Amino acid sequence: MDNKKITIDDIARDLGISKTTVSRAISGKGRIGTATREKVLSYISEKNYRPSAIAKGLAQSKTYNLAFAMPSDSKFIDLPFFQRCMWGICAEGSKADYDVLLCIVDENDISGLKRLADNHKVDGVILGRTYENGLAEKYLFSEGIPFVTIGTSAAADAVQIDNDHVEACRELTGRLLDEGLRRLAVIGGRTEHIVNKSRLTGFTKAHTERGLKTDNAIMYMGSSDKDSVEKALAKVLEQNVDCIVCTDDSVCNTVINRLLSLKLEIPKDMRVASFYNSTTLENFRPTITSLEFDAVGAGMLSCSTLLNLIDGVNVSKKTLLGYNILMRDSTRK
Amino acid sequence: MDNKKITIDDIARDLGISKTTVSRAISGKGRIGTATREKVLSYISEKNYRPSAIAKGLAQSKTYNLAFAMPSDSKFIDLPFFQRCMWGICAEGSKADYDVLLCIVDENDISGLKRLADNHKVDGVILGRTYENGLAEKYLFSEGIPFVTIGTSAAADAVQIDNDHVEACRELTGRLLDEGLRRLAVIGGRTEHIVNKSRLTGFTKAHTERGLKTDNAIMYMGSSDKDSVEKALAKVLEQNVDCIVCTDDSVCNTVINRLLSLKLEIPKDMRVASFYNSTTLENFRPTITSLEFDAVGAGMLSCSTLLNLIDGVNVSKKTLLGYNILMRDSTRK
DNA sequence: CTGAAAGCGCTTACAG
DNA sequence: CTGAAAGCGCTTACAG
Repeated sequence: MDNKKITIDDIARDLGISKTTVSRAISGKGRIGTATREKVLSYISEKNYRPSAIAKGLAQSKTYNLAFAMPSDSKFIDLPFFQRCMWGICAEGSKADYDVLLCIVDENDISGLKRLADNHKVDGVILGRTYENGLAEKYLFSEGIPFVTIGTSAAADAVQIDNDHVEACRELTGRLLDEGLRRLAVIGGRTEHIVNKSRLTGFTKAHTERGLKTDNAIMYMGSSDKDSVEKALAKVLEQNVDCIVCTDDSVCNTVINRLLSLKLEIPKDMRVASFYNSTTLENFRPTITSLEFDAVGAGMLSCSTLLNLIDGVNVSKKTLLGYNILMRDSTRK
Repeated sequence: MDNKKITIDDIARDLGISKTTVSRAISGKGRIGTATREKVLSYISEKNYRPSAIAKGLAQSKTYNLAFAMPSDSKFIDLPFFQRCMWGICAEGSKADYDVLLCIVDENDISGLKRLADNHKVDGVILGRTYENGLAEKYLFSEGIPFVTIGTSAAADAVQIDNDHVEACRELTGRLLDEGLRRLAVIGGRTEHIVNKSRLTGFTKAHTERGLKTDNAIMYMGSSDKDSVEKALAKVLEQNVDCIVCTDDSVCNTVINRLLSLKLEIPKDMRVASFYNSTTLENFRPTITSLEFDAVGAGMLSCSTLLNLIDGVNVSKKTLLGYNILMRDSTRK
């Protein structure tokens, strides 16, 4: 339609008032006559005028942008968790007229995040995953850029939103033990990912509380890809094991399919549980015992927290989110 | 470290030159003495100065931002395809110093996209999925905003990047038919998603070419959720069918698990193929016959194409990308 | 209640 | 090769 972008100057001229007044009518800040405001408002809605967020930002030294840092392995692995977080962040951010800029980060490579931050393109950052080495956190602190982590951070003073993985894993493991499953194997991802460390902590805790010991011979962390998971599974199957606990749905998926191809029936021949749910597991028969978290909610909360942080509102350093335990057929004794 | 953000003015003052000169040293545009340039460059690298992309953008009437519109069902369903596209877009965009802003869109709700565009926050848009009604395309055309679609668009004059779904599905279906599988059922998603329409077209084409007829009694499109897929499957199983073709991995996943829980073996009792691959299907045993596309590549190409479009470079209206056919155990006769 | 003016941090003709 | 000045499209003290 109208190709020319109309500016605040055009409006001021057309209406015979100053752009100060136009600005006030739009922002609602400062005193302004009702009649004048109405006039401006009806004019802009008629002309379909929308102020430039960029210009507004420059004038206010803000960007109205957030960065969401996604782990780079989303290139290869399906990680619906982060997609859902993103969803929550976008939804929550847009309420405050904030938009979200994407970047890909890695345990050892935060160049994507740096670009965004160094170019002054964001007011704050949400870290989608936390690592043992806390590279991103160090950088953001040194630059004085507000940020929130989804997941427990290695940087103690970082503002963190986390699903309570320790508690959740402790409780699920406890339930399995209490149902009489004694020899629990665990196959899981790299403990450089803090979330995996927490899961392991919960797993161990449940044993300790019951005066039981975990057995390192049936615990295989650091299995990030399919091959290493299958190798770990082979080792596990050589031993006396009641149930295999997988730290996430991806590992669990590999384990299940491998068991099936070995003609092992679940739960008759082997029991399986997962510390993270997914639609894939959800479709599976028998149904898989697992933990359920609210990724969208975590995204929303991380966003609203970050916005508070940016605005200088006081926020709590660490918030733990709830979980559901889904006891299902795959762990039936 | 240094909390105060340093600006081009500070540099000019410190170095006793004009900011015009500083700007030229940084951008590389315009004539400038080697000595002067060196002086500026070494100063900014020492002080770790990075110009504000926002201010630069305002001055040039550009944003150096792209929008990537993701389908809203990513809230519920795992859609690794879009995550991978995103990956490609980010990687490609950053080469040209472009960043990507996210928005969630729907078949009937493009308000998220509108916010971004109306606020003048992006130079162009990449549409992650195309719909029959072409709502987003109409809006973008009317606003004169450059855009590229991933997937065939209902708007004929839109610039489109697509995996060649018609050809891919035609070829895979043909192979199944040529191997002697005659009664092919199809269970698939809503044809309001153009990609599903294309898949169906390829499926039908393969039959026609061989003088065969498809049978509507074993074709169930419009099965978007698990329930409807399972219902469709029940109907299919009542009939004489050699193989079930699923339009995507999510449908296929549901079908497989349902078959297993009915104690039907693949491929002995029923054969299965999928028109879209995924890591979930990849893990499955028996291995699943399917199509394989390069989502990261599609993302990269859509981005470079959009950047050309923005720069006024000539681009081809429609680009079709290749595919791989993975003939595997799940369709063995 | 309203406006003139300076400013946000850059770029870019234009002139020298 | 270099600089003064205007401009990108807004906001915000300050004054009236």
